[in-house]
Order: sequence, then structure tokens, then C-alpha cells
Amino acid sequence: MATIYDVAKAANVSPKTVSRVLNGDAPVGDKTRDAVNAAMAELGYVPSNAARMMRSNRSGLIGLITGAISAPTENVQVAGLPELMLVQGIQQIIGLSGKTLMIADSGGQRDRVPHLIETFVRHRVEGLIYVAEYHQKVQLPRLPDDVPMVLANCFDDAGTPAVLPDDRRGQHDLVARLIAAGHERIAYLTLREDIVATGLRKAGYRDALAEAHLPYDASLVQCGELINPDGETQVLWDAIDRMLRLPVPPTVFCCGNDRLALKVYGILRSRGLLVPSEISVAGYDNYRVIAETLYPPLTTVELPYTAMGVRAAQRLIGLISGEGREDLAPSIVAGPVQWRGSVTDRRPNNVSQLKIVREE
Amino acid sequence: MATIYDVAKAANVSPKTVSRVLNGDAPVGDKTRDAVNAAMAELGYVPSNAARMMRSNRSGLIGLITGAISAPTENVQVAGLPELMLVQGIQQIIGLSGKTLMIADSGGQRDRVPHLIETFVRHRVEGLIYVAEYHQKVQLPRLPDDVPMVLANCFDDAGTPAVLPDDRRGQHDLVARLIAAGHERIAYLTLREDIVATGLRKAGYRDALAEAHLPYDASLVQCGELINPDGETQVLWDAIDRMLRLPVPPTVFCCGNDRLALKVYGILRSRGLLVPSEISVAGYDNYRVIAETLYPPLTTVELPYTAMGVRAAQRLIGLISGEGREDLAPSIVAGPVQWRGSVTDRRPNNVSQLKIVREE
DNA sequence: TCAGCTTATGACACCGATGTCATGACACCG
DNA sequence: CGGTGTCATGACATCGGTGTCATAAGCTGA
Repeated sequence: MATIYDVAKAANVSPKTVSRVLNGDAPVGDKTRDAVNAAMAELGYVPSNAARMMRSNRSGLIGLITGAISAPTENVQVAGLPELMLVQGIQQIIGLSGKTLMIADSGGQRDRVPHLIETFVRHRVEGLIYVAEYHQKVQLPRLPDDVPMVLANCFDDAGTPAVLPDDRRGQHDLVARLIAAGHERIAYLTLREDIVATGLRKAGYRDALAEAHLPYDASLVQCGELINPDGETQVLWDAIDRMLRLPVPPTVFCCGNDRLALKVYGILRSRGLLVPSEISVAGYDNYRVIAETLYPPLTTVELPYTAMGVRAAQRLIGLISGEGREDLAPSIVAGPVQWRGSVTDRRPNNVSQLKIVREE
Repeated sequence: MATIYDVAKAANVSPKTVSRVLNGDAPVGDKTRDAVNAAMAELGYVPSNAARMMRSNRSGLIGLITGAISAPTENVQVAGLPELMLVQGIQQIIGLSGKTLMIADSGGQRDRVPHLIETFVRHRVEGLIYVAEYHQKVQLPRLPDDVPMVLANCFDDAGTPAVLPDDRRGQHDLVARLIAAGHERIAYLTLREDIVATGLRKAGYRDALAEAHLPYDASLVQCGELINPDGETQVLWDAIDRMLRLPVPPTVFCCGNDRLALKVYGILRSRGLLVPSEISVAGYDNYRVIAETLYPPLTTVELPYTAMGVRAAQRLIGLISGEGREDLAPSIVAGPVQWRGSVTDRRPNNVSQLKIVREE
């Protein structure tokens, strides 16, 4: 591969002059510049980042570690999409800043992370982003002091800057919207108890009930997901069955995520109940492959992955340029409710009174 | 950040000796080695890849460009997962080879690809993989001659080595399996005509019919997808309606992909038809979020993305080590049929006669 | 006309590793 | 005892750019 010396020789100038043409950091005569450009094109010259970096000590690289690190029993294929969207948001911002994103995939093995970090440090990345596939707590090895890091969709005990989804507010907004639509008996089929989001969303659910002075009924809140997915459909069926037999049964099922809602559709229909005319269903995630494809389309809450990626990248860029190292509070990003045909609107006029604005 | 000179000074040896400890390429005295290791740990020394690369001229980097380059009207969120699985397969092999994967995301803008390639060449990647989100034809800018490239899930006119899914065989295997299960009137709701896979899969569908000496009936093959997704549900409804009113209606609907099958579930059920007892449904992709979550779970064909990624990476490694540059034929990778509860098995004893083995 | 300035260019050292070659200290062997 | 080989180590050049400083040419103004 051609070097700056080859170009200099071909253009009959010194290497330094070629460097000046490349970087435009000092005046160069028009004829000289043309000769250099011609020589570069002729030789197919592309400058070496490694050499440039040695001198300047600035790599222009940002490292990104994407987890796919899941609980051992979890289905690998279910995950992944959130991370992809986070990565796209991150890429947008990093690309704009002129830096290059290096992505490493741990392939689900948590113990590979230290090795990936080591590789990044060898490349002298200017900062690191760690992305988790779902809202969780993580523990990462310590980094050299001069490499800033941001956590996306996860947090740790060490106070590393983090960007998280606003699960509490998202669930609150959805339930508030359901109440405005005339629903008062709102069932909630939650995700597993050990998931961070479950606790937050339950709190949001109660917030909305309390705000509307509706009673909280524990028999309307049940877990619909198992760690071992084998018997899951049965558990879900039983939970739904119990709730439908209550003296005052629910008029809507909120589901822990859109995948759960998809299962609930199947179960309700096999019981002969029509969605939404006889029973309403809502999800969480705005997993569009499901939410928009279901018939009828699913009301859900958007998990603002792309926006979170954007925010995480912005925070990292800020840290790299040295500002605001003292601001350690996590950034919380909320997503809007996506209202679709799976929920009946019993009092449409109420809705106009409700103001929910969530846009990034 | 500490350099090899700092370590040398701290350990009272020459930089070259430190280098020898790092690389183990020449004998070093035990006491010296211990002193050097202690100094490295003390200083938190991590070698600089840039400097190493300058001498050796081998970067140890592989570039990966992931498309998310979709037709303008296509839903961005629907895509992505296939690429992620391809990337995981690629990562497995690249990681084993001791090289580092650099991933760049074009974020859906085709015109950014040349820039990404330029960036990779600046980093002196030893090879490039280009990943597309669905089986398609692409056209990429020319690379420097000494950078080998492999296309994954796509192909071009220039004869660049490619790895592709075996759509024809996949659809054939599924239909053959349906026939073995006693189905003779097999409807096929295809994807858009302009997609490469559609033509191949239709051919596979006809192959299987011909093999079983069943007649091909054009009224059983209809397109179920539109370029503009707005009226799609209506088109699908009409297509299904027409087929169900045929003198001899189909007993099973094959769908172009699992997402389409999800829609078909909704439509069939809203017509009061029970799946699978009254009508069977099959998909394509083995998009597990859908296929395993649907009720009943969906029979489908696996698109072997991970295996394709593995194959692509292996081919690239081969090219880099200089072997087999003459082998230009695309690698075709087939995936197995996933038989689940959405199709009735009318003649279970037949199935044992059918031998379909597809595993990677 | 010449000091003083700007413009255009080159010589040289340097960034942090590693390859090449040289050197000194031993051990072994005839 | 001296020649030869192995081991352990260091001096120095080198990879491909860029920062620093020097230099030569051209222009201005008193």
C-alpha cells in the first residue's frame, strides 16, 4: 500500500507538503496541491490511521460493547433488536462527531468482556459505551482512569454515568390513558419479578390508579412469565382464567411486553373472546414487528431505544471533551404511548383532556 | 498512558526486553521477566496497537459493514435481527482467529458506504464483510486490490465471493413435508415479487409439487405483501377470501415469512376458522419471537443466519491467508424445517419415510 | 534599496512498538 | 586452554505520518 513518501516522490515534493495537502493546516501553492492530489489518486493512496495516531495520540475511536449477555435460560433470539436500535442511535451521534465506532459483541459470554475492554484499550479508544439488552444492573471491570464510559440500558453500583428507560412513567402514562378511555378494572400481567423494569412499571401502574382515585386490587396483578419458558403458556392461561372469573372481571389486560401480549391474543381468542370489542389488550415495548402486525394492532408504550442511544453517545462525547464529569445522575428517557386498535375507547371525549407529551 | 519505555525504566531493562516479555519470542531470564511483569502491572501498561501495527504492517482488524440498507418504504424496525445473527456467527469465527472485528453501521444510507470503506482502509483492515438484511443484489464501490471481501446475504455482478441462503431448497423441503403430512391443496401467500427470495421459493414450491406429481394451480399462489404497507391487510384479506371460496379450497396456507403468518392468524381467526384444526398455517424465517410465541406455535423454515455468518467469516479468513482465490461460486446454506403445532399431520406414518436432514 | 513581513516548502526529530545485529557471560567439548 | 555455541540483553534503525524549526522567495513600505 502506498505511503506518503511514495506520493511525495511521485509529486516531486517533500512528505511534509503532502501532509499539508491532506490536512489543509498550512497554505500550499495551487500547482503543488494539484500535483499532490494527482499523485494520490494515481497511487490510490489512503493515509494510515495507525501512523497518524502515533503522533497525535488521538485515535478517533469509540468502543461499544454490546451485551447479548442474557440470563442463562433466556432465549437468545428474542433479544438483540433493542441493542441494534440503541446502536443506531449511538452511531448517529458518533458519526456526526467525526469519530469512528468500534463495536464488539460479547456473544453472550460475560467473561469475554474484560478481554474486549483490553482490546479496546490497546486501540486507545477515547471512550466506551456498554449496552445491555434489557434494563438491568451490571458489574464491569475497572477501566484505566483516562477512558470515560457510559452505560446504556443498564447501571452499576460504582456510579458510572448511565442512560435508562423511564419504565415507571411509561407504565403510568399507559394506565392513565386507559383510565381516561373509561377502563377501571385494569389487569396487569407482569414480567418476571427479578427484572428491574417489573418493579418500576408496577409502581407506575399504582401511581396512575392513585392519581385517578381508583382502588388497587392485588388480584388483578399477576406474573405472566416464567424463568423456564416451558410451562409459560399454562401459567399465563391460568392467570387469565382466574382474573376473568373474578366477581368484577377486568376490561383490559396490560401485558409486561408485546411478546406476552401476542400470547394473550391467542389465549383470549381460543376462549372465544373478541379483541377489542369484548376485551382490550395493551403491551409494552412498541416492538413493531408484533405491535403493528397483530390484528388488531396493539396499543403499547414505546421503549425509546434510539433516543437512549443518542443520549448515551452525547453524554460520552461530553465526557471526552472534559465537561461535566461531576454530573453522575442517570439520564432517564421516556417514550410515548402508542394508541392502536386493541383497546376500546369508551369515553373518547375524556381523552382530549389528558395531556401526555413525550417526544425526543 | 504508560509506554514500553516507562516500563523499561521502571524495571531497569531495555525496551526491547520488555517487548520480548510481551511477545515471548525470545528467551528472558526469570528474574528479569518478573521485574518487567511487576512494572507493567504497577503502571497499568497496555501496549499500543497502532505502534505495533506500524512495524508489523498487520492490523489484525476485520471490517464489517452492516446494511440496514432497505428499500425506502420499508419499515426500519422490522429489519435488523437477521443482521445481528449474521454478525454473531461472524464474530464467533473472527474471535477464534484472534482478529478483531470492527463493525460499521451505514444507518440505512447507501451513500455512506464508500465513506465507511475508506475509514476501514485507513485502519488497514485485512478483509471486509458486507452484510445485507435480506437476500438481495448489491453494487459496491471497488476496493483496493489487496483487501479481500465477502458478501453475506447478498451478491453482486462482479463475482465477489458471497454466502447466500438456499431459499429454493428451504421452500421445497417445507412443501415436501406438508405433502407428506397429507396436504394436497397448498396455498402460497408470497412476499413481494421484486424480492430475490420470492422467485427462488416459488421455484422450490413447484419443485416439491412436481416431485409428488401434484398439479400446480396458479390460483393458489398469490402475493400477500405490498410495497406500500398501508392497504396490506386488505389485500391479504382478499387473497385469502378468494382462495377459501375456490371449489376445492386449500388445507394449508404457506406464508412468505413469519410476520405474514402472524397476520394470517389474525385474519383466519376473525373469520372464525381455528388453527390448526380447520386450517393450517406455515411461515418462513423461523423468526422465533413470532414463531414460538404464536398460539399455536408456527411451523416454518429456518433461515440459517448464524451459519451463514460462520461460513462468510471462514471464507474471508481463507482469502486472507491467500488460499483458494479462484473459487468464486457463492456458498449456499440451507436451514431445516421447524415443525410445530400450526399444521395438522394427517398421515403421521408418512413422515417417517421422508428424510430431511439439514443441520450445520 | 533594504529591513520586515508573509507565503511556500523542506529537513529533521518524534510517536511506540519491533526486527536486526552486536555484545558479554557462560557452558561445553576436544 | 581456546574455539564454538547458547543464552540474555541492549543499541539502533525502522514503520508512516505530523510538529517544530529553518529557509528561500516574493511583496510591502519608508
